[in-house]
Amino acid sequence: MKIASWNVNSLKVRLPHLLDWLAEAQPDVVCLQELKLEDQNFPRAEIEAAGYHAAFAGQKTYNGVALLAKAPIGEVTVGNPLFADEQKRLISGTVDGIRVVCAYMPNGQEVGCDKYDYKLRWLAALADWLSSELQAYPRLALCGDYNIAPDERDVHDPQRWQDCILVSEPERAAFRRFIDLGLVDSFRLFAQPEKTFSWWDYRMLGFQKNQGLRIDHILLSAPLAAQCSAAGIDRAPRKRERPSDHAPVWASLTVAN
DNA sequence: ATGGTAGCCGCGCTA
Repeated sequence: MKIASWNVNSLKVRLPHLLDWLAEAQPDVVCLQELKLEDQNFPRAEIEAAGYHAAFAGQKTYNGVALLAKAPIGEVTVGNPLFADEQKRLISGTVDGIRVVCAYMPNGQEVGCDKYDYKLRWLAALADWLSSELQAYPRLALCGDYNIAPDERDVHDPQRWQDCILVSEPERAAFRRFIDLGLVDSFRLFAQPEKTFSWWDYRMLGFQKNQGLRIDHILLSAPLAAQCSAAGIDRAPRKRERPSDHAPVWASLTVAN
């Protein structure tokens, strides 16, 4: 089973890229973030024609998350019962016995501002909820745009990014809480090329200069990590015209489909 | 010095 996550930055604009990538990469489960559209505008027919079931929680202009899967998606829940949130950032479902949690974690904008405080509270509440969710679903994958680069290898220029948003110590501590819950960063289970990133700013030719960060992640609970056979980031869609600023990340599990 | 690009129903905001 191949699980993927992709912040598409407008599903309306990126639908052709998504459909092409589904056909090429053949993921079994896909977590999408930043749909930026309301549920009535979700391209259900196109997604189903591509061979995928879909569960989604959309929103106008900002946020919006979706789960796609070749197999039926059960037990769909939207949001975190421990954190009232108007912003559609979290959707979970069960696919082939695996609990898949799709998250668009807050950006935080700038260290110390109100959105940063919201980010840290949102992350803490997610960890609180996951601690019980993992009891109910030992086979769990936490996938999405974390808006956190976990360590220096995940930053093109750590000095320039020191203490900035996406890398600040409190954000990294929040990431480590997921690790402390027993989740494993699938990407780091395998040797990876240096300076492999998942996001590049649209500005300043960020992608062309590979000035990126690795902020999109697939974390696996121990039973799934033990079955993980490969993981990586697919840069190809980022090279296309009018791309998302994020590339899809993926992990393969040696389980029956 | 406060850039720069993209997507949004927008005339700024968020990333």
